[in-house]
Amino acid sequence: MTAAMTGIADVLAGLTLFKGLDAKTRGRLAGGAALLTVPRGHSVFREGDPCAGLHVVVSGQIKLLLHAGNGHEKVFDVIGADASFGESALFLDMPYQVAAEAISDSQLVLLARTALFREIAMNGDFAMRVIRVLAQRIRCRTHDLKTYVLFSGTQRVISHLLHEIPDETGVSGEVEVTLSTRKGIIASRLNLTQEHFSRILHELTSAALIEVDGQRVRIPDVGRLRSCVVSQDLLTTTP
Amino acid sequence: MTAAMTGIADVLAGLTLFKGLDAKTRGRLAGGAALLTVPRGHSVFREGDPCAGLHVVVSGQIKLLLHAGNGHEKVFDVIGADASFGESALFLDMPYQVAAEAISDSQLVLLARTALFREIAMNGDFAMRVIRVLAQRIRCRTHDLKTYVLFSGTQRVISHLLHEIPDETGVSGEVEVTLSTRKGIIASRLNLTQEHFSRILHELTSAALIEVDGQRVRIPDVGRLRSCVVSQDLLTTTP
DNA sequence: GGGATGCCTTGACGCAGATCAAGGAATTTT
DNA sequence: AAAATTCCTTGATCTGCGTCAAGGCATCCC
Repeated sequence: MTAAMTGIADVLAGLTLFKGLDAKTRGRLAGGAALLTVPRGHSVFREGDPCAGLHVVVSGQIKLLLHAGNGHEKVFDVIGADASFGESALFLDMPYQVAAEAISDSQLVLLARTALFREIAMNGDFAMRVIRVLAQRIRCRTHDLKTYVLFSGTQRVISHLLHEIPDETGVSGEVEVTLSTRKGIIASRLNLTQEHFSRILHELTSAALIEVDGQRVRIPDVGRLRSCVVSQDLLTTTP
Repeated sequence: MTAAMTGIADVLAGLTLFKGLDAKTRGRLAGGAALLTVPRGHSVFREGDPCAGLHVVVSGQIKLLLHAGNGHEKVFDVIGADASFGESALFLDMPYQVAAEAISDSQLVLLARTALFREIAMNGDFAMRVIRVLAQRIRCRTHDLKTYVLFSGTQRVISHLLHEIPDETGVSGEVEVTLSTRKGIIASRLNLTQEHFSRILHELTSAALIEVDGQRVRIPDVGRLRSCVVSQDLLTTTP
């Protein structure tokens, strides 16, 4: 085992997908794995590229994006530290469906397909971990789809703000969240134009549901905001 | 092994997910599995229900749906024979995100969670099959999301018509497809109202791109239709 | 400091697609 | 075969959101 590989094995130990596996297993996975440094704005892969292996984010942020007809891009998902992306291409051995690009300077691990497949076949516990990651991804996509189909722009923004609250469940009263990335990117993720997103924040501010200061958003009453996701009429119907 | 279980094991042998597994493995999975008969219009489970196991469609059609605020419903996906649904709830042990209801009289197998988990842990080959099913599901959801975000209603309809062609790739010239289900359901799946869907079919007919007769749609020139997905202006720009 | 560049806001306007309403066609039920 | 549903179509109207255009504020770089 080389020094570089030991380094990678250590990095793996810090990622949820590999945490708690025994060192030997991690060593096997580290074989053929590479540590990538991707500067802000650089591409990781493009739509249609063949799949090289499994990318896992160690630090930084990666956006998955689609190219719209007009040359614009639509942000599809933002992947933060400890999460992986490109799984479906990997396991089906098909080209990537989306492109990936670093939003901020990022470090990634790229795990070789063969090492992963071998481990899954040999190690039932690891296979279950992978299955759970995939199931989680399906949940997210389904949730997004739900959100696009059932919610208005305003509802999507509120829903997103609530998701930005760390440990959202059970929180109520006053909270301040910091938007995880630039507003333009969030807008695109929510399938809104930057302009419309801006207007919605303005509208929520007028309704005294939030206060915006750059990246910081104060929510004076989480409960009240939450109730607006269900029936957004609360905005206008002010008795 | 009881007679009923033998019956189920035989049914499993006909499903892609289990085909080619040895009989002993199928016997193990059949233990604790049940064969369900669900008449048209009846519910399989509702959003928020706890997950009972893995549902696989043997025959018939199941729609996954969401309830919109106004009491209407949005069809999220239509599951045909040989496909499974509700995997993410199963593997994450969380409540269902969507409801499931039979569009036509259907037969399902419900596989017990424990038997499945045991098999995955013991059997690397089977684990990989499950992983591929999940990866496939991610692909579909991603594709739908792409379609909603990047395509206009007309493009979504065309794209759907092309997908209805059996063995689509490489086909060109004249084809006739039969819509897989009622138009209202297809409309909803494409995130369109029935009215708008109807108008789009009319518009495509006017452009001589298709001919509609009830559930049958004739496509005189698949290539021409396909080129409209990319730039739908071909509809109006008739020189 | 002063341009240049990237990001966000605000305003005016237009359009794709929803909604409401009413009628026709096809199935199922009796 | 008539009645009742369910499903589909067509028309008129409304609206959420996108597009285009012009500025405001930062931050970066010479």
